[in-house]
Amino acid sequence: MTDNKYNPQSVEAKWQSRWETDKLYRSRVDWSKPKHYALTMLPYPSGDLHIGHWYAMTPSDARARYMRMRGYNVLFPMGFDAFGLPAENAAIQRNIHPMKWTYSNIERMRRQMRSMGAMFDWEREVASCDPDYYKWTQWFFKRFYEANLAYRGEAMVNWSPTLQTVLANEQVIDGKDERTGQPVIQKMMTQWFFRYTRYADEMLDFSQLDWPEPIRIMQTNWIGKSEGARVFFHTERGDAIEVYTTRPDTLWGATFMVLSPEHGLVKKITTDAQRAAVEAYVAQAARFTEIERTAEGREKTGVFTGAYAINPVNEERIPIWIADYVMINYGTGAIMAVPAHDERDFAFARKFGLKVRVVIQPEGQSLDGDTMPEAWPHEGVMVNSGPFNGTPATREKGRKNPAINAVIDWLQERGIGREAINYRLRDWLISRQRYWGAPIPMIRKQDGSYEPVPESALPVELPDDVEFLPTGQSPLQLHAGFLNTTDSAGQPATRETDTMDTFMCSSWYWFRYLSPNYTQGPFDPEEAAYWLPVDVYTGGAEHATMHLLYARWFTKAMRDLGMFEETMDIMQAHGRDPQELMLGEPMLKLRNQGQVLGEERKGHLIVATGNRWEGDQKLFANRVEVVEELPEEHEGIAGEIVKRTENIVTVNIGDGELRTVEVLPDAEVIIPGMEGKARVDQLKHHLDIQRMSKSKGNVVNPDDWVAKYGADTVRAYLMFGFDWQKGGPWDSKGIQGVVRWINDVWDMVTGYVPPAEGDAEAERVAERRVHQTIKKVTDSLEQFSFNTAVAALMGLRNELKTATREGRIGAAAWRETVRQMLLLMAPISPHISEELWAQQGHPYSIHQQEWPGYDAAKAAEDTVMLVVQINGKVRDRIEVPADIDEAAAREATLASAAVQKALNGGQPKKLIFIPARGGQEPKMSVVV
RNA sequence: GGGGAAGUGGCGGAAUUGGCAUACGCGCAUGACUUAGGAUCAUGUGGUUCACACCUUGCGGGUUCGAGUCCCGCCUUCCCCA
Repeated sequence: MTDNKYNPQSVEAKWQSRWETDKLYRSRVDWSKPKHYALTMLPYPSGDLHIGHWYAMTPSDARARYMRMRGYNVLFPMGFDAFGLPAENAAIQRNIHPMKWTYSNIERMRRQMRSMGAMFDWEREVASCDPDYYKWTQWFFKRFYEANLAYRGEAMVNWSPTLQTVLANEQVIDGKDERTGQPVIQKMMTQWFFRYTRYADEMLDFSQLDWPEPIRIMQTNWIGKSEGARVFFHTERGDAIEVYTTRPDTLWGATFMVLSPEHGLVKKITTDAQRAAVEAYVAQAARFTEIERTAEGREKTGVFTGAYAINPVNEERIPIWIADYVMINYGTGAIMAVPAHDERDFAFARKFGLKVRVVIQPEGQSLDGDTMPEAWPHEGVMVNSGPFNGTPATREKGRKNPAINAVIDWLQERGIGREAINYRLRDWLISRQRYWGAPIPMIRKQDGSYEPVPESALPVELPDDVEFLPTGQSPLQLHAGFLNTTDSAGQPATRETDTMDTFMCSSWYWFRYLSPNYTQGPFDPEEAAYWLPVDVYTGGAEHATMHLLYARWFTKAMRDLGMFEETMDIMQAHGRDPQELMLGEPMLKLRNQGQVLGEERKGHLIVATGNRWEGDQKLFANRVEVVEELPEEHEGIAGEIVKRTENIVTVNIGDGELRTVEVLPDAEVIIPGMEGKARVDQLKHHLDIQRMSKSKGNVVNPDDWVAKYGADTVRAYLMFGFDWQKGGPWDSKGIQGVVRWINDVWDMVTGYVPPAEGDAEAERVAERRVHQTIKKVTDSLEQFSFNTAVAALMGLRNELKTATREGRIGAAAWRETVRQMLLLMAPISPHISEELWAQQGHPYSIHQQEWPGYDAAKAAEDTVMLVVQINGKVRDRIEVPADIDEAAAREATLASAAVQKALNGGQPKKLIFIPARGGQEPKMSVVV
């Protein structure tokens, strides 16, 4: 046995290379088999694969492998979402071209990914920064532009006046550029948009999707559909101001109006007397981000414009203010303020002493606008509302509310307003003032109008010879060769220098996997007809609203532009219903995994001594000793290290009380087990369970663990140690259980010599256990419960280990038992399963075998324990035949001594029989 | 403030439709083998108790023969939105 010890490194290397040579995971269209398109989110090539990638990908791989063994022809591709800011930052900071940086990272990550032993079909790999890829990203843009789904519009951007560049939201922290600390202002700029709201309604329909409920709720909230009315107000001088309101029933309570500081009318209507104040306020508002401006509970600010509007329902003259809590890009950028029935308007009115008029009187209360302490945004009866006095207003929204319903009709009859639906969702701003993205394929003509680059000229390639400025400004704006071109009429023109949002690249990548080298279009309809749509998509829940909504929008737009026509024809020619494609949904089933967090680690316990103190809080130590246990008496400071920065150590001396120790340069540092004098930086501090990050020093490097235990063990541990959908802290000790399991399997299969003839009863027990395991593993993998799948296999191991000790299973039965066990393990730990499969003399490859069939008869127990409950408490267990019927169970129950004792000679009030089902044992509930 | 998810041993976590709570694993304890053990093997391990027995799924109620699971009210944590 010593000459056949489990050596994961050699086993894994051997099979990975064999699989690659044999193209075992090459997936090809085969209409004779059912297809399964399993997709897992593609990574950003940041440089190193981390444990989170393993956590996301290897369980998904296990399930893809399982589906393959179930007889599906499985497509499980991988690629790289390769455009984006980090590459550009690397270029600026370290003077490496983004392309070089990105491709070397991809190279490295691809190599690391191969060590997972996943069934990725690498011949389908895509990288979104490849011109062969972004040619089609640009092609999509062009098609959307031509279909009027792309347009130029105004948007508020984070503008750095010092850098003269636009920043992404995540680059702005506290109103400053997170990299340079320079101030950032809000500014309107003309940008490219997609008509995202076009599909808002359709994207609210999840009826055909198997997606997690929380994701559906988040998307619904994100889209934020509201019903109400648009109402037309006018200034005294006749300028129209349109407002959107969800509460037209409160129109009579509109005692002032508020415009967003960016509203187009502000300049025009402001009176001379107010001009200075208004201009100052507009400038001030630009300094806050939208999130800050709309934060609830924030002190309201605003300025009167000096102008008045006429409320169209009652001809009342009301003042027009500007305030930053009104956003230009929501609704119309102007609101009618109804302070009595809206909290923000109320806070504003009270602050500036504006009139508050109650128009919805709640039942049993008598609100007074002058004295009410807070707004009443709920139901009641309409008052002070002209013809509508007495109309009940409910809590219902839109037309379902009788008050809103009646007012909308009335407004429409009079031409003052009309019913309207509004979405919180804004159109999708895709312009980025960046180099490392797909250039927007548009040409700006001399007259300022735009035309698309002709299809034959795609892709518009990024020039290589660019210089990256420390300002972060896009080098495309300064690159004459890129910039200057001619339009379709041969006139000099300039190129658009904005590139596309990287979400655009990741909104269609699963189509490119179908045929990464196809040149006639983004995807080959022959491939698409077979593989589409994606059957299972796995990835992090952090993409709930952005990526997944973009992906849905994109697919719907593609459908409506006829991009699936040919694909559907081919589907039909093969007798497949194209209905799934007509849905315009990219992924039918979605599952999210959680996140692996850093491991909790105790800090070193130390006793620090020294002569010099600063107060009694801080010690300058000339001796620090790490101890097993804190001594009861000591000089100096003793406790657990919670933090260390250079030579300053923070120590928890108990109950969270902290002391500081400054370790002097020549101090003696003693760490047991370490030869001689240790260094200060070898002292370990306490680590909480938290997200992994380099700065916290709690990053788990999968390569290290693979080197130590092998990929199969790391895969199995990631599946076993967590609730996959939830995630949790890494546990470097917990992996031991998986190490033992894998080793046990190896030793059992390679080392156990069964007798030629076995004992029929023992063999029956093993067979039963195998079939019970088949059921558990199958069900678990179906439901993405990877932890219970591994647990079931460990349970089988326990049973078989006992059996090998007893030596009662014969050679033939043992071989069959092992065969089935290896098949069940194959998706989870593909290498060791393949190796042992080969050692057992079975034909290559285990991954092309059929999944073991579950036989309920073989899994069934002969006898079971009848659980007897008396008044709900378990009081007895009686061994009975597994197929016991109710009458027999009653008889057995009544014969039980425990029941007899409880009955004390009397009769039970009630006997409730719960038959055995789903692996559970039968129960009898006795009510005394 | 609104929405969502979750709270089960020392720890990670199991538990179809309400039906033996704590599967599987870590850790721990005892023993065996060993020059040694951070290897391996065996046994045990929710709590209180000598035991019988009782208690136990964040807290408090309720429905039910029976509640981790359903209902009502709280508390705590995390995530998203504002």
